[in-house]
Amino acid sequence: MSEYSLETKIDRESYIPLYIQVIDALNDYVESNKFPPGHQLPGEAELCRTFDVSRTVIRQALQELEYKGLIYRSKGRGTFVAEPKIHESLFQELTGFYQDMEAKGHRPKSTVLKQEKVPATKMVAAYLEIEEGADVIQIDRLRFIEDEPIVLVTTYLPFELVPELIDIDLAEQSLYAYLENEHGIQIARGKRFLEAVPANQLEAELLKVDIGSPLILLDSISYLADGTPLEYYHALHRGDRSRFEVDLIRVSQPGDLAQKLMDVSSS
Amino acid sequence: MSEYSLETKIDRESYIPLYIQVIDALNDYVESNKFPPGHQLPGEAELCRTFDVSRTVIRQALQELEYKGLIYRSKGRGTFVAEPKIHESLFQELTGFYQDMEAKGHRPKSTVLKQEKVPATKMVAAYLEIEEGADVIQIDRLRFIEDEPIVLVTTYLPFELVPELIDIDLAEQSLYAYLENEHGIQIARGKRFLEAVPANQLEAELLKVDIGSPLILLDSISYLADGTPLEYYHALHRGDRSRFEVDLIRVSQPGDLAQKLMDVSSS
DNA sequence: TAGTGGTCTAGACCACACT
DNA sequence: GTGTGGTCTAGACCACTAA
Repeated sequence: MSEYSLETKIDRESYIPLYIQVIDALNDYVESNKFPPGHQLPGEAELCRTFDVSRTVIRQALQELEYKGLIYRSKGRGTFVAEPKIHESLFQELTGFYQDMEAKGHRPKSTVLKQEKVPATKMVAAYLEIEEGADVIQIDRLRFIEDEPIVLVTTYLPFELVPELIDIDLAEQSLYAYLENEHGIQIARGKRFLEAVPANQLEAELLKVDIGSPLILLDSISYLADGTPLEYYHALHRGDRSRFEVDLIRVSQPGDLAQKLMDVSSS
Repeated sequence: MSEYSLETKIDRESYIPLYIQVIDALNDYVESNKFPPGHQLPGEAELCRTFDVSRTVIRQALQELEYKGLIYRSKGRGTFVAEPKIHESLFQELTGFYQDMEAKGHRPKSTVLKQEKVPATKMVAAYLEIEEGADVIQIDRLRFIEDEPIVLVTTYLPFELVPELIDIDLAEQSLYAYLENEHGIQIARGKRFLEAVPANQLEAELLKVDIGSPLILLDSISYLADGTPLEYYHALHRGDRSRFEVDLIRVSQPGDLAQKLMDVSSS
Protein backbone atom coordinates (compact mmCIF):
# COMPACT_ATOMS: atom_id res chain seq x y z
CA MET A 1 0.00 0.00 0.00
CA SER A 2 2.52 2.62 1.04
CA GLU A 3 5.03 3.23 -1.68
CA TYR A 4 6.92 5.65 0.52
CA SER A 5 9.71 4.30 2.58
CA LEU A 6 9.21 6.35 5.69
CA GLU A 7 12.74 6.70 6.89
CA THR A 8 12.96 5.10 10.26
CA LYS A 9 15.26 7.59 11.86
CA ILE A 10 14.33 6.68 15.41
CA ASP A 11 17.28 6.85 17.75
CA ARG A 12 16.75 4.64 20.75
CA GLU A 13 19.86 5.96 22.46
CA SER A 14 18.59 9.51 22.33
CA TYR A 15 17.18 11.19 25.42
CA ILE A 16 14.37 12.46 23.22
CA PRO A 17 11.19 10.47 23.85
CA LEU A 18 10.27 8.12 21.05
CA TYR A 19 6.89 9.69 20.49
CA ILE A 20 8.51 13.08 20.00
CA GLN A 21 10.85 11.56 17.43
CA VAL A 22 7.86 10.05 15.65
CA ILE A 23 6.12 13.43 15.70
CA ASP A 24 9.17 15.08 14.21
CA ALA A 25 9.53 12.44 11.54
CA LEU A 26 5.89 12.66 10.48
CA ASN A 27 6.04 16.43 10.67
CA ASP A 28 8.93 16.42 8.26
CA TYR A 29 7.05 14.22 5.84
CA VAL A 30 4.02 16.43 5.90
CA GLU A 31 5.92 19.70 5.72
CA SER A 32 8.10 18.51 2.88
CA ASN A 33 4.90 17.51 1.10
CA LYS A 34 5.93 13.89 0.79
CA PHE A 35 2.52 13.40 2.37
CA PRO A 36 0.35 15.95 0.60
CA PRO A 37 -2.85 17.32 2.17
CA GLY A 38 -5.64 14.78 2.08
CA HIS A 39 -3.21 11.91 1.82
CA GLN A 40 -3.90 8.89 3.96
CA LEU A 41 -1.17 8.02 6.39
CA PRO A 42 -0.13 4.41 6.93
CA GLY A 43 -2.26 2.68 9.55
CA GLU A 44 -1.15 2.63 13.14
CA ALA A 45 -0.10 -1.00 12.86
CA GLU A 46 2.15 -0.25 9.92
CA LEU A 47 3.62 2.79 11.64
CA CYS A 48 4.47 0.53 14.56
CA ARG A 49 6.41 -1.72 12.22
CA THR A 50 8.01 1.18 10.35
CA PHE A 51 9.32 2.87 13.44
CA ASP A 52 9.62 -0.34 15.41
CA VAL A 53 7.82 1.06 18.42
CA SER A 54 4.67 0.09 20.26
CA ARG A 55 1.26 1.33 19.33
CA THR A 56 1.15 3.52 22.44
CA VAL A 57 4.02 5.57 21.07
CA ILE A 58 2.41 5.90 17.66
CA ARG A 59 -0.93 6.88 19.14
CA GLN A 60 0.60 9.48 21.43
CA ALA A 61 2.39 10.99 18.46
CA LEU A 62 -0.73 10.98 16.29
CA GLN A 63 -2.76 12.49 19.09
CA GLU A 64 -0.43 15.45 19.40
CA LEU A 65 -0.37 15.91 15.65
CA GLU A 66 -4.14 15.87 15.63
CA TYR A 67 -4.26 18.48 18.39
CA LYS A 68 -1.94 20.62 16.35
CA GLY A 69 -4.31 20.35 13.43
CA LEU A 70 -1.78 18.68 11.16
CA ILE A 71 -3.78 15.50 10.69
CA TYR A 72 -7.27 14.23 11.36
CA ARG A 73 -8.42 10.74 12.21
CA SER A 74 -11.59 8.95 11.32
CA LYS A 75 -12.63 5.75 12.99
CA GLY A 76 -12.75 2.89 10.56
CA ARG A 77 -11.34 4.98 7.72
CA GLY A 78 -7.88 6.07 8.65
CA THR A 79 -5.61 8.99 9.38
CA PHE A 80 -5.21 11.79 6.87
CA VAL A 81 -3.11 14.86 6.37
CA ALA A 82 -5.16 18.00 6.97
CA GLU A 83 -5.00 21.05 4.76
CA PRO A 84 -2.18 23.10 6.22
CA LYS A 85 -4.05 26.36 5.81
CA ILE A 86 -4.53 27.03 9.46
CA HIS A 87 -1.33 28.50 10.74
CA GLU A 88 0.31 25.37 12.04
CA SER A 89 1.26 24.58 15.59
CA LEU A 90 -1.36 25.27 18.12
CA PHE A 91 -4.66 25.35 19.62
CA GLN A 92 -5.07 29.01 19.68
CA GLU A 93 -3.11 32.11 19.50
CA LEU A 94 -3.85 35.70 19.86
CA THR A 95 -1.72 37.80 17.65
CA GLY A 96 -1.66 41.45 16.93
CA PHE A 97 0.09 44.14 15.06
CA TYR A 98 3.33 43.63 16.90
CA GLN A 99 4.51 40.32 15.66
CA ASP A 100 3.08 40.96 12.25
CA MET A 101 5.48 43.86 12.10
CA GLU A 102 8.29 41.89 13.64
CA ALA A 103 7.76 39.16 11.08
CA LYS A 104 8.14 41.81 8.43
CA GLY A 105 11.43 42.89 9.87
CA HIS A 106 10.27 46.04 11.61
CA ARG A 107 11.49 46.78 15.08
CA PRO A 108 8.92 47.81 17.66
CA LYS A 109 10.00 50.20 20.42
CA SER A 110 8.67 50.92 23.87
CA THR A 111 8.63 53.95 26.13
CA VAL A 112 8.06 53.33 29.81
CA LEU A 113 5.81 56.14 31.05
CA LYS A 114 5.52 54.89 34.59
CA GLN A 115 6.85 51.98 36.64
CA GLU A 116 6.09 52.05 40.33
CA LYS A 117 4.52 50.36 43.29
CA VAL A 118 0.93 51.43 43.86
CA PRO A 119 -2.02 50.16 45.88
CA ALA A 120 -4.39 47.98 43.88
CA THR A 121 -7.63 49.59 42.83
CA LYS A 122 -10.77 47.60 43.27
CA MET A 123 -10.77 46.48 39.67
CA VAL A 124 -7.11 45.51 39.59
CA ALA A 125 -7.49 43.67 42.88
CA ALA A 126 -10.42 41.74 41.47
CA TYR A 127 -8.52 40.70 38.37
CA LEU A 128 -5.41 39.69 40.31
CA GLU A 129 -7.46 38.13 43.11
CA ILE A 130 -5.71 40.06 45.85
CA GLU A 131 -6.86 42.48 48.54
CA GLU A 132 -7.90 45.95 47.47
CA GLY A 133 -5.08 48.28 48.37
CA ALA A 134 -2.40 45.55 48.30
CA ASP A 135 0.86 46.50 46.63
CA VAL A 136 1.01 46.02 42.89
CA ILE A 137 3.59 47.04 40.35
CA GLN A 138 2.12 49.28 37.69
CA ILE A 139 3.92 49.70 34.40
CA ASP A 140 2.63 52.09 31.76
CA ARG A 141 4.15 51.70 28.34
CA LEU A 142 3.59 53.35 25.01
CA ARG A 143 4.71 51.27 22.09
CA PHE A 144 5.78 52.33 18.65
CA ILE A 145 6.34 50.85 15.25
CA GLU A 146 8.51 52.94 12.97
CA ASP A 147 8.14 55.81 15.43
CA GLU A 148 4.38 55.65 15.13
CA PRO A 149 2.55 55.09 18.45
CA ILE A 150 0.43 51.98 18.23
CA VAL A 151 -0.61 50.81 21.65
CA LEU A 152 -0.85 52.12 25.18
CA VAL A 153 -0.44 49.39 27.78
CA THR A 154 -0.89 49.44 31.53
CA THR A 155 0.40 46.32 33.25
CA TYR A 156 -0.20 45.27 36.85
CA LEU A 157 1.54 42.46 38.77
CA PRO A 158 1.26 41.58 42.45
CA PHE A 159 4.29 43.16 44.11
CA GLU A 160 4.97 40.22 46.36
CA LEU A 161 5.28 37.79 43.48
CA VAL A 162 8.11 39.68 41.77
CA PRO A 163 9.32 42.63 43.89
CA GLU A 164 12.53 42.86 41.88
CA LEU A 165 10.54 43.84 38.85
CA ILE A 166 10.23 47.36 40.13
CA ASP A 167 13.81 48.02 39.04
CA ILE A 168 13.94 46.13 35.77
CA ASP A 169 14.22 48.09 32.56
CA LEU A 170 11.33 46.92 30.43
CA ALA A 171 11.82 49.37 27.61
CA GLU A 172 13.92 46.93 25.66
CA GLN A 173 13.01 43.66 27.30
CA SER A 174 10.08 41.31 27.20
CA LEU A 175 8.31 40.98 30.52
CA TYR A 176 7.48 37.36 29.84
CA ALA A 177 10.98 36.48 28.76
CA TYR A 178 12.30 38.14 31.92
CA LEU A 179 9.92 36.23 34.18
CA GLU A 180 10.67 32.93 32.51
CA ASN A 181 14.42 33.29 32.19
CA GLU A 182 15.18 34.94 35.51
CA HIS A 183 12.54 33.44 37.75
CA GLY A 184 11.43 30.28 35.97
CA ILE A 185 7.90 31.64 36.05
CA GLN A 186 5.74 30.24 33.29
CA ILE A 187 2.28 31.23 32.29
CA ALA A 188 -0.11 28.33 31.94
CA ARG A 189 -3.34 30.01 30.96
CA GLY A 190 -4.65 33.33 29.94
CA LYS A 191 -7.84 35.22 29.32
CA ARG A 192 -8.42 38.07 26.96
CA PHE A 193 -11.29 40.47 26.61
CA LEU A 194 -11.69 42.66 23.57
CA GLU A 195 -13.89 45.69 23.09
CA ALA A 196 -14.07 48.63 20.73
CA VAL A 197 -14.02 52.01 22.45
CA PRO A 198 -13.64 55.61 21.32
CA ALA A 199 -10.38 57.39 22.17
CA ASN A 200 -10.56 59.97 24.93
CA GLN A 201 -8.45 63.10 24.87
CA LEU A 202 -5.36 61.71 26.60
CA GLU A 203 -5.40 58.49 24.61
CA ALA A 204 -5.93 60.41 21.39
CA GLU A 205 -2.92 62.59 22.16
CA LEU A 206 -0.62 59.73 23.03
CA LEU A 207 -1.65 57.58 20.11
CA LYS A 208 -1.88 60.54 17.73
CA VAL A 209 -5.40 59.86 16.56
CA ASP A 210 -8.59 61.93 16.63
CA ILE A 211 -10.69 62.01 19.74
CA GLY A 212 -13.47 59.43 19.38
CA SER A 213 -11.69 57.31 16.81
CA PRO A 214 -12.04 53.54 17.33
CA LEU A 215 -9.57 51.79 19.60
CA ILE A 216 -9.34 48.13 20.53
CA LEU A 217 -9.41 47.72 24.27
CA LEU A 218 -7.70 44.48 25.21
CA ASP A 219 -7.85 43.33 28.81
CA SER A 220 -5.66 40.38 29.67
CA ILE A 221 -5.15 38.20 32.71
CA SER A 222 -2.44 35.56 32.80
CA TYR A 223 -2.33 32.69 35.26
CA LEU A 224 0.25 30.28 36.60
CA ALA A 225 -0.38 26.55 36.46
CA ASP A 226 -2.02 26.49 39.88
CA GLY A 227 -4.41 29.23 38.88
CA THR A 228 -2.68 32.15 40.62
CA PRO A 229 -3.14 35.32 38.57
CA LEU A 230 0.27 36.67 37.66
CA GLU A 231 -0.46 39.68 35.52
CA TYR A 232 -3.28 41.90 34.41
CA TYR A 233 -2.92 44.36 31.61
CA HIS A 234 -5.14 46.85 29.90
CA ALA A 235 -4.12 47.77 26.39
CA LEU A 236 -5.49 50.31 23.95
CA HIS A 237 -4.59 49.64 20.34
CA ARG A 238 -5.13 52.04 17.48
CA GLY A 239 -8.02 50.60 15.54
CA ASP A 240 -6.55 51.60 12.22
CA ARG A 241 -3.30 49.77 12.92
CA SER A 242 -4.39 46.62 14.74
CA ARG A 243 -5.90 43.33 13.79
CA PHE A 244 -6.22 40.40 16.15
CA GLU A 245 -6.34 36.79 15.19
CA VAL A 246 -7.72 33.85 17.13
CA ASP A 247 -7.42 30.25 16.00
CA LEU A 248 -9.86 27.75 17.41
CA ILE A 249 -9.86 23.99 17.27
CA ARG A 250 -12.45 21.49 18.31
CA VAL A 251 -11.81 19.75 21.59
CA SER A 252 -12.13 15.99 21.91
CA GLN A 253 -15.80 15.76 22.74
CA PRO A 254 -17.89 16.24 19.60
CA GLY A 255 -20.13 19.23 19.82
CA ASP A 256 -17.94 21.30 22.08
CA LEU A 257 -16.63 23.73 19.56
CA ALA A 258 -19.70 23.59 17.40
CA GLN A 259 -21.59 24.69 20.45
CA LYS A 260 -19.32 27.59 21.06
CA LEU A 261 -19.36 28.69 17.48
CA MET A 262 -23.10 28.57 17.47
CA ASP A 263 -23.21 30.72 20.53
CA VAL A 264 -21.24 33.38 18.83
CA SER A 265 -22.85 33.58 15.50
CA SER A 266 -26.44 32.62 15.66
CA SER A 267 -29.59 32.97 17.58
CA MET B 1 -3.24 9.45 52.90
CA SER B 2 -6.53 10.20 51.20
CA GLU B 3 -9.31 10.42 53.73
CA TYR B 4 -11.89 10.79 51.00
CA SER B 5 -13.49 7.67 49.78
CA LEU B 6 -13.72 8.45 46.10
CA GLU B 7 -16.87 6.72 45.19
CA THR B 8 -16.05 4.12 42.64
CA LYS B 9 -19.06 4.55 40.47
CA ILE B 10 -17.52 2.98 37.40
CA ASP B 11 -20.01 0.95 35.42
CA ARG B 12 -18.25 -1.66 33.36
CA GLU B 13 -21.45 -2.62 31.57
CA SER B 14 -21.97 0.92 30.32
CA TYR B 15 -21.24 1.84 26.74
CA ILE B 16 -19.49 4.93 28.10
CA PRO B 17 -15.72 4.51 27.93
CA LEU B 18 -14.08 4.00 31.28
CA TYR B 19 -11.84 7.03 30.97
CA ILE B 20 -14.87 9.23 30.37
CA GLN B 21 -16.48 7.84 33.49
CA VAL B 22 -13.30 8.59 35.43
CA ILE B 23 -13.29 12.13 34.04
CA ASP B 24 -16.87 12.61 35.11
CA ALA B 25 -16.23 11.22 38.56
CA LEU B 26 -13.20 13.43 39.17
CA ASN B 27 -15.05 16.37 37.67
CA ASP B 28 -17.83 15.89 40.17
CA TYR B 29 -15.39 15.81 43.04
CA VAL B 30 -13.71 18.99 41.94
CA GLU B 31 -16.90 20.84 41.13
CA SER B 32 -18.55 19.88 44.38
CA ASN B 33 -15.42 21.15 46.13
CA LYS B 34 -14.71 17.82 47.78
CA PHE B 35 -11.33 18.42 46.17
CA PRO B 36 -10.74 22.14 46.73
CA PRO B 37 -8.39 24.16 44.51
CA GLY B 38 -4.76 23.41 45.25
CA HIS B 39 -5.61 20.03 46.72
CA GLN B 40 -3.42 17.13 45.72
CA LEU B 41 -5.23 14.31 44.00
CA PRO B 42 -4.44 10.70 44.85
CA GLY B 43 -1.55 9.34 42.82
CA GLU B 44 -2.18 7.52 39.60
CA ALA B 45 -1.48 4.18 41.23
CA GLU B 46 -4.06 4.79 43.89
CA LEU B 47 -6.60 6.01 41.36
CA CYS B 48 -6.07 2.74 39.51
CA ARG B 49 -6.96 0.83 42.65
CA THR B 50 -9.87 3.14 43.51
CA PHE B 51 -11.53 2.85 40.14
CA ASP B 52 -10.15 -0.61 39.47
CA VAL B 53 -8.93 0.28 36.01
CA SER B 54 -5.54 0.28 34.37
CA ARG B 55 -3.18 3.18 34.50
CA THR B 56 -3.80 3.91 30.82
CA VAL B 57 -7.38 4.77 31.62
CA ILE B 58 -6.41 6.99 34.54
CA ARG B 59 -3.77 8.78 32.52
CA GLN B 60 -6.10 9.39 29.60
CA ALA B 61 -8.64 10.87 32.00
CA LEU B 62 -6.06 13.04 33.74
CA GLN B 63 -4.70 14.21 30.43
CA GLU B 64 -8.08 15.47 29.32
CA LEU B 65 -8.68 17.13 32.65
CA GLU B 66 -5.33 18.83 32.36
CA TYR B 67 -6.18 20.05 28.88
CA LYS B 68 -9.39 21.44 30.22
CA GLY B 69 -7.44 23.35 32.84
CA LEU B 70 -9.12 21.62 35.75
CA ILE B 71 -5.94 20.08 37.13
CA TYR B 72 -2.21 20.41 36.64
CA ARG B 73 0.47 17.80 36.98
CA SER B 74 4.02 18.11 38.16
CA LYS B 75 6.54 15.37 37.64
CA GLY B 76 7.74 13.96 40.91
CA ARG B 77 5.29 16.04 42.92
CA GLY B 78 1.82 15.00 41.99
CA THR B 79 -1.47 16.08 40.49
CA PHE B 80 -3.33 19.07 41.86
CA VAL B 81 -6.65 20.79 41.43
CA ALA B 82 -6.21 24.08 39.60
CA GLU B 83 -7.99 27.25 40.60
CA PRO B 84 -11.27 27.06 38.78
CA LYS B 85 -11.31 30.73 37.91
CA ILE B 86 -10.88 30.24 34.24
CA HIS B 87 -14.28 29.51 32.86
CA GLU B 88 -14.18 25.72 32.95
CA SER B 89 -14.23 23.32 30.09
CA LEU B 90 -12.03 24.16 27.24
CA PHE B 91 -9.05 25.23 25.43
CA GLN B 92 -10.44 28.36 24.10
CA GLU B 93 -13.66 29.94 23.33
CA LEU B 94 -14.71 33.08 21.68
CA THR B 95 -17.80 34.46 23.22
CA GLY B 96 -19.67 37.63 22.70
CA PHE B 97 -22.64 39.59 23.70
CA TYR B 98 -25.06 37.01 22.40
CA GLN B 99 -24.65 34.16 24.79
CA ASP B 100 -24.04 36.50 27.65
CA MET B 101 -27.51 37.77 26.99
CA GLU B 102 -28.90 34.30 26.46
CA ALA B 103 -27.37 33.23 29.73
CA LYS B 104 -29.21 36.11 31.36
CA GLY B 105 -32.47 34.91 29.92
CA HIS B 106 -32.80 37.42 27.13
CA ARG B 107 -33.93 36.22 23.76
CA PRO B 108 -31.94 37.35 20.74
CA LYS B 109 -33.77 37.81 17.44
CA SER B 110 -32.64 37.86 13.84
CA THR B 111 -33.86 39.50 10.68
CA VAL B 112 -32.70 38.03 7.39
CA LEU B 113 -31.99 40.94 5.07
CA LYS B 114 -30.79 38.87 2.15
CA GLN B 115 -30.32 35.19 1.35
CA GLU B 116 -29.33 34.34 -2.18
CA LYS B 117 -26.86 32.73 -4.52
CA VAL B 118 -24.23 35.15 -5.75
CA PRO B 119 -20.86 34.88 -7.48
CA ALA B 120 -17.92 34.97 -5.08
CA THR B 121 -15.99 38.20 -4.95
CA LYS B 122 -12.23 37.99 -4.97
CA MET B 123 -12.06 38.33 -1.18
CA VAL B 124 -14.77 35.79 -0.45
CA ALA B 125 -13.22 33.37 -2.93
CA ALA B 126 -9.87 33.75 -1.20
CA TYR B 127 -11.31 33.06 2.23
CA LEU B 128 -13.34 30.06 1.05
CA GLU B 129 -10.53 28.86 -1.21
CA ILE B 130 -12.73 28.59 -4.29
CA GLU B 131 -12.65 30.16 -7.73
CA GLU B 132 -13.53 33.81 -8.04
CA GLY B 133 -17.05 33.98 -9.43
CA ALA B 134 -18.03 30.52 -8.19
CA ASP B 135 -21.50 30.26 -6.65
CA VAL B 136 -21.76 31.11 -2.98
CA ILE B 137 -24.73 31.53 -0.71
CA GLN B 138 -24.80 34.96 0.86
CA ILE B 139 -26.89 35.56 3.97
CA ASP B 140 -27.19 39.00 5.49
CA ARG B 141 -28.66 39.12 8.96
CA LEU B 142 -29.29 41.86 11.48
CA ARG B 143 -29.51 40.65 15.03
CA PHE B 144 -31.29 42.17 17.97
CA ILE B 145 -31.39 41.90 21.72
CA GLU B 146 -34.49 43.29 23.33
CA ASP B 147 -35.35 44.93 20.01
CA GLU B 148 -32.03 46.73 19.99
CA PRO B 149 -29.86 46.03 16.93
CA ILE B 150 -26.51 44.64 18.02
CA VAL B 151 -24.73 43.04 15.14
CA LEU B 152 -24.83 42.98 11.35
CA VAL B 153 -23.59 39.71 9.88
CA THR B 154 -22.89 38.70 6.32
CA THR B 155 -22.30 34.97 5.88
CA TYR B 156 -20.92 33.17 2.83
CA LEU B 157 -20.87 29.42 2.15
CA PRO B 158 -19.83 27.57 -1.02
CA PHE B 159 -23.09 26.79 -2.83
CA GLU B 160 -22.02 23.30 -3.86
CA LEU B 161 -21.40 22.22 -0.29
CA VAL B 162 -24.94 22.94 0.89
CA PRO B 163 -27.22 23.98 -2.00
CA GLU B 164 -30.32 23.27 0.09
CA LEU B 165 -29.36 26.08 2.41
CA ILE B 166 -30.69 28.62 -0.01
CA ASP B 167 -34.23 27.76 1.08
CA ILE B 168 -33.74 27.30 4.82
CA ASP B 169 -35.24 29.85 7.17
CA LEU B 170 -32.38 31.06 9.30
CA ALA B 171 -34.26 33.76 11.15
CA GLU B 172 -35.09 31.41 13.98
CA GLN B 173 -32.54 28.68 13.48
CA SER B 174 -28.86 28.27 14.13
CA LEU B 175 -26.84 27.73 10.98
CA TYR B 176 -24.41 25.48 12.80
CA ALA B 177 -27.13 23.43 14.41
CA TYR B 178 -28.79 23.02 11.01
CA LEU B 179 -25.58 21.89 9.35
CA GLU B 180 -24.77 19.43 12.10
CA ASN B 181 -28.24 18.01 12.61
CA GLU B 182 -29.39 17.81 9.00
CA HIS B 183 -26.14 17.12 7.19
CA GLY B 184 -23.82 15.75 9.84
CA ILE B 185 -21.41 18.54 8.98
CA GLN B 186 -19.12 19.44 11.84
CA ILE B 187 -16.68 22.25 12.12
CA ALA B 188 -13.23 21.21 13.24
CA ARG B 189 -11.34 24.48 13.30
CA GLY B 190 -11.91 28.15 12.97
CA LYS B 191 -10.13 31.41 12.64
CA ARG B 192 -11.25 34.81 13.82
CA PHE B 193 -9.97 38.26 13.07
CA LEU B 194 -10.97 41.25 15.12
CA GLU B 195 -10.58 44.92 14.34
CA ALA B 196 -12.07 48.17 15.51
CA VAL B 197 -13.60 50.25 12.75
CA PRO B 198 -15.80 53.36 12.58
CA ALA B 199 -19.39 52.89 11.48
CA ASN B 200 -20.23 54.12 7.98
CA GLN B 201 -23.59 55.63 7.16
CA LEU B 202 -25.43 52.41 6.30
CA GLU B 203 -24.02 50.53 9.26
CA ALA B 204 -24.80 53.42 11.57
CA GLU B 205 -28.40 53.46 10.37
CA LEU B 206 -28.93 49.73 10.75
CA LEU B 207 -27.26 49.51 14.14
CA LYS B 208 -28.73 52.81 15.31
CA VAL B 209 -25.46 54.41 16.33
CA ASP B 210 -23.69 57.58 15.25
CA ILE B 211 -21.59 57.60 12.13
CA GLY B 212 -17.96 57.00 13.09
CA SER B 213 -18.73 55.32 16.39
CA PRO B 214 -16.56 52.29 17.17
CA LEU B 215 -17.62 48.90 15.88
CA ILE B 216 -15.95 45.54 16.31
CA LEU B 217 -15.35 43.95 12.94
CA LEU B 218 -15.17 40.20 13.31
CA ASP B 219 -14.13 38.13 10.32
CA SER B 220 -14.50 34.38 10.72
CA ILE B 221 -13.57 31.35 8.67
CA SER B 222 -14.64 27.87 9.74
CA TYR B 223 -13.10 24.67 8.46
CA LEU B 224 -14.04 21.01 8.26
CA ALA B 225 -11.71 18.36 9.62
CA ASP B 226 -9.93 17.94 6.29
CA GLY B 227 -9.26 21.64 6.05
CA THR B 228 -12.02 22.57 3.58
CA PRO B 229 -13.35 26.04 4.36
CA LEU B 230 -17.07 25.78 5.06
CA GLU B 231 -18.09 29.27 5.96
CA TYR B 232 -16.84 32.81 5.99
CA TYR B 233 -18.64 35.58 7.79
CA HIS B 234 -18.08 39.25 8.35
CA ALA B 235 -19.77 40.68 11.41
CA LEU B 236 -20.04 44.23 12.70
CA HIS B 237 -20.83 44.49 16.40
CA ARG B 238 -21.80 47.66 18.20
CA GLY B 239 -18.77 48.59 20.23
CA ASP B 240 -20.84 49.82 23.14
CA ARG B 241 -22.70 46.53 23.42
CA SER B 242 -20.07 43.91 22.71
CA ARG B 243 -17.23 42.34 24.61
CA PHE B 244 -15.32 39.32 23.37
CA GLU B 245 -13.53 36.81 25.50
CA VAL B 246 -10.72 34.46 24.55
CA ASP B 247 -9.32 31.81 26.85
CA LEU B 248 -5.86 30.50 26.16
CA ILE B 249 -4.03 27.54 27.56
CA ARG B 250 -0.46 26.46 27.19
CA VAL B 251 0.13 23.64 24.77
CA SER B 252 2.25 20.65 25.70
CA GLN B 253 5.62 22.00 24.63
CA PRO B 254 6.86 24.48 27.20
CA GLY B 255 7.40 27.90 25.76
CA ASP B 256 4.68 27.76 23.17
CA LEU B 257 2.13 29.91 24.86
CA ALA B 258 4.67 32.03 26.63
CA GLN B 259 6.07 32.76 23.22
CA LYS B 260 2.76 33.85 21.88
CA LEU B 261 1.92 35.95 24.87
CA MET B 262 5.24 37.62 24.58
CA ASP B 263 4.53 38.44 20.99
CA VAL B 264 1.36 40.17 21.89
CA SER B 265 2.39 42.18 24.83
CA SER B 266 5.99 43.13 24.61
CA SER B 267 8.76 44.14 22.36
C1' DT C 1 14.69 6.35 49.82
C1' DA C 2 9.89 6.36 48.63
C1' DG C 3 6.39 8.25 45.84
C1' DT C 4 5.24 10.73 41.79
C1' DG C 5 4.30 11.45 36.95
C1' DG C 6 6.57 10.35 32.09
C1' DT C 7 7.50 6.92 28.85
C1' DC C 8 7.09 2.39 26.84
C1' DT C 9 5.93 -2.65 25.76
C1' DA C 10 3.08 -6.42 23.80
C1' DG C 11 -0.57 -7.87 23.76
C1' DA C 12 -6.31 -7.76 23.54
C1' DC C 13 -11.24 -6.79 22.05
C1' DC C 14 -14.39 -3.55 20.02
C1' DA C 15 -17.18 -0.58 16.64
C1' DC C 16 -16.95 1.37 12.46
C1' DA C 17 -16.13 1.90 7.27
C1' DC C 18 -15.36 -0.08 3.08
C1' DT C 19 -15.64 -3.66 -0.42
C1' DG D 1 -14.45 -10.03 5.73
C1' DT D 2 -10.53 -6.99 6.39
C1' DG D 3 -8.45 -2.97 7.98
C1' DT D 4 -9.09 1.08 10.60
C1' DG D 5 -8.93 3.82 14.81
C1' DG D 6 -10.87 3.61 19.94
C1' DT D 7 -10.38 1.54 24.23
C1' DC D 8 -8.12 -1.26 27.67
C1' DT D 9 -4.92 -4.46 30.37
C1' DA D 10 -0.84 -5.53 33.26
C1' DG D 11 3.02 -5.04 33.49
C1' DA D 12 8.03 -2.28 33.16
C1' DC D 13 11.82 1.26 33.74
C1' DC D 14 12.95 6.06 34.16
C1' DA D 15 13.67 10.96 36.09
C1' DC D 16 12.17 13.96 39.18
C1' DT D 17 10.76 15.68 43.95
C1' DA D 18 10.68 15.70 48.68
C1' DA D 19 11.58 13.86 53.11
